[in-house]
Amino acid sequence: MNQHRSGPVRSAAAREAVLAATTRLFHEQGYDKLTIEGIAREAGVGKQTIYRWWSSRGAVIADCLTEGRLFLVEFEVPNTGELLRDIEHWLTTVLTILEARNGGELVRSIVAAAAEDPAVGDGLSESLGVERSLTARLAVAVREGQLPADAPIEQIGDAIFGAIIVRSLSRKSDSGESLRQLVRFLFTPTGRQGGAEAPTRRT
Amino acid sequence: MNQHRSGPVRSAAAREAVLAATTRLFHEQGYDKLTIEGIAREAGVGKQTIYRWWSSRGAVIADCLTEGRLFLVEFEVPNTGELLRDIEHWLTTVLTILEARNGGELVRSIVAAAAEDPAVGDGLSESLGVERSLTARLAVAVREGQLPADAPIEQIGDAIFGAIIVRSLSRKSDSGESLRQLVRFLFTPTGRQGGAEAPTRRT
Amino acid sequence: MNQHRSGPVRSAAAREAVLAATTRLFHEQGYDKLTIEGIAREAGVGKQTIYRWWSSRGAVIADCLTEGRLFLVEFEVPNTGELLRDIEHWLTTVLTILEARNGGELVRSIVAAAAEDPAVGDGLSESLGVERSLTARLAVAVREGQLPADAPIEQIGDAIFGAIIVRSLSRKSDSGESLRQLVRFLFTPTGRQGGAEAPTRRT
Amino acid sequence: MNQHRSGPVRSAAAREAVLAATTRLFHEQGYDKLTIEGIAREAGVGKQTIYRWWSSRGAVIADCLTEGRLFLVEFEVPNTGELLRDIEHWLTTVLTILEARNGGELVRSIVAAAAEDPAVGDGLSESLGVERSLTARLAVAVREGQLPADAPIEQIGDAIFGAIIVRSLSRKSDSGESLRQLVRFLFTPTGRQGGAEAPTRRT
DNA sequence: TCTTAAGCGAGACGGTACGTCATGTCTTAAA
DNA sequence: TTTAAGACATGACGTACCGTCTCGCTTAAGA
Repeated sequence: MNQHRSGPVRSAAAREAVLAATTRLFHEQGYDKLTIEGIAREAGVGKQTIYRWWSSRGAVIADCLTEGRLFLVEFEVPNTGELLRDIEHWLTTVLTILEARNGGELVRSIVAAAAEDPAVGDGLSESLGVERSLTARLAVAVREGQLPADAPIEQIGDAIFGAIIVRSLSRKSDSGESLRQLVRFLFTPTGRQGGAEAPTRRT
Repeated sequence: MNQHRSGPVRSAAAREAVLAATTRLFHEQGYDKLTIEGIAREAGVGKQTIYRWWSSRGAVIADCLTEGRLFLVEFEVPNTGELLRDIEHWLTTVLTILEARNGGELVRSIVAAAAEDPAVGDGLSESLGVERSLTARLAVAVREGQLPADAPIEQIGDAIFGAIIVRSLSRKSDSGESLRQLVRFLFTPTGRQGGAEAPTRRT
Repeated sequence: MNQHRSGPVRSAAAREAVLAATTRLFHEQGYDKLTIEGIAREAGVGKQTIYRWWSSRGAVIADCLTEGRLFLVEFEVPNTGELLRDIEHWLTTVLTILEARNGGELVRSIVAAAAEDPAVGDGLSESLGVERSLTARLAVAVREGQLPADAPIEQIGDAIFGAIIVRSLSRKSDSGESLRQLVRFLFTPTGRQGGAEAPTRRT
Repeated sequence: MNQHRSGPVRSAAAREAVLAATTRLFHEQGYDKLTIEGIAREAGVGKQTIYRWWSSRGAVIADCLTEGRLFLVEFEVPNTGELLRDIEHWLTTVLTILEARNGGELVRSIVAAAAEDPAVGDGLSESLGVERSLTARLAVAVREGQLPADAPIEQIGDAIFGAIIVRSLSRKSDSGESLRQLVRFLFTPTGRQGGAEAPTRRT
């Protein structure tokens, strides 16, 4: 039924060595210094073995990404019942991790990889727990009435993630205060529609 | 007293040729295919002339960016008095231009450049008119009471721009409907907090 | 019918396939383009099967050589009783065959193989019929008094063969006239010792 | 009058380093172990510098050959007036040098190079002094009547050289006795046709 | 007006990495 | 147990760019 193929099978050891080496080099040197030859050298693997199984260095990174090798923590959004506080907590954690290196180099590297390779782009937002975790928390908020029923929660997640990226690309470093302002604006019940009448309603 | 210097001064023609060639190649092939040697060849210029005046290919791109060579239109946000409609109009225009090429290649190229080079990152959001134009429109909205006085308009701009980037990196193509949902959420007067009773419940 | 059992049954077929494929590729592409992998592919044989039986590509060629697969004709030297005419006839035949390809490529290929691999060198001169046939003819000449009894016939054979090789390596193409001059010098009864006294002795 | 060409000129140092390294490696390891990368490494030169000026490793060897770097001595044929003795002397010298290494490896290497590359073939026989020196000595012999006026001296030179090659390819090692037999046959005044009585017997 | 030093095009240089190919050893599944 | 198929580490191939460094010219300011 299935097409038969004889011969040796893919070496699990080689695959593991490549992904491990890639992760190591990616963290140490960033995406633009990452080379196929460097990975092969570090992994003790032939170049051809990499080319046999991955189409580009981006594809290798994408595999690392989807296996959770690049971000070693789960960016879980807590659920205390108070949306804004939960999101702010999550934001602080995320920023701490992402900027632990040298000023957001990690974000820029992953963005560069995503810009170059479709496969990386696919696993991008999900890998940060944005989709899996942040969106889930927002869904809860919708269910509990903290957000309107028609709130585009996925797009809101993208917007927050996008703001993090933009901030990182601009090399701003304000300890995340500006991002905190953003989420406060987004999730403060008084909403953003201020103006003349809003303040009165707000008091 | 003054440092003596004889000889010719920087050639305006060479500078123009380099920037023009860079713009051309950037649009034709994208950032990752862009090379110093390619620019020099295309511009009919010596490599050293480029290295004399720019520190990297990123710096050349940054110059193109700040001179408005990469995006040939001004992304002006109209002001009809109705904020949401204006933003949606601007969004449609921006997406039309950015995706005219092959599926957001243009955005990804500029993002890659920004991820690699600080100078590009600096001029990034501004170059798209996000800062100059979108933020200005939001400031007007604040003044006119369509947004609360403490709305972090710059961060909102970044969030929208960031959402565009994230969408582009993920290679989604839904004609911008998801982004339109986002701005509708952000700028609809009814706000996003779920219905009439939610605020009361909070107090 | 023979598909029935395991063991060395297939061996003979594999051996034949390898030698046939090698011969084909050698003639089509020359020695330097000849590869083990290419032979295996062409023969429909595993690489290991080749390595099991032969130590190198030179060894495969050597087998082809000793089995007469590389030169499909026998370079028989005729025996009409007239030595010079016989040799010249043989020479013409040999050159016709050897240069039929593209300007002596065949000779150069076999020489390259011989230079690289001892086994090929061993079978070299013999394979062209130099030893078996030319030397035999010279031996007859010695017996019949057309050559002196102590003529080093094997060395003479080597010299003629060597001259062919040198000519081929130098890429000269004079339709063999220069070689014909050589054999005329070697086998003309008047000998090569010209000068004043020799002709007189000759008359 | 002459076409002007700006820009830097070929580096004599790089050229020298390449040829010196090639000569060294050729003697140490033979032609088949000789690689462009090896030469570049040994010479402390970029690979591209080699490819810029030579079309193949054969071309580099050819340059070494024509500059007399591969054979460090001049194979001068003496002229004592006695042809055979002179040639035998030359032959002894040549064989001593050529087989000093490991059993004719040097000859086989140069032959392999010549078989692969036309340029090497061109400079081949000349480089050994066959053309320049041996042929010159034979020409003298013709003038002095030791050889007939119409003796094809160039072909005789090729034949001797070719016999050396064939001997080397066959890995024979008899201290050159067989070759000495050949030249004795060629240059002994009594000629090679079997004595005084043989012709008569033949008629 | 003449000197002179910088800018310019061109491109050679020592390097690094690319993606491909072949080597010789090894492992697997089928016959 | 041999075979074909082919994965593996190794290493050379020839190409493209990197950033630096001459070249020989053109050119403009200062003497």
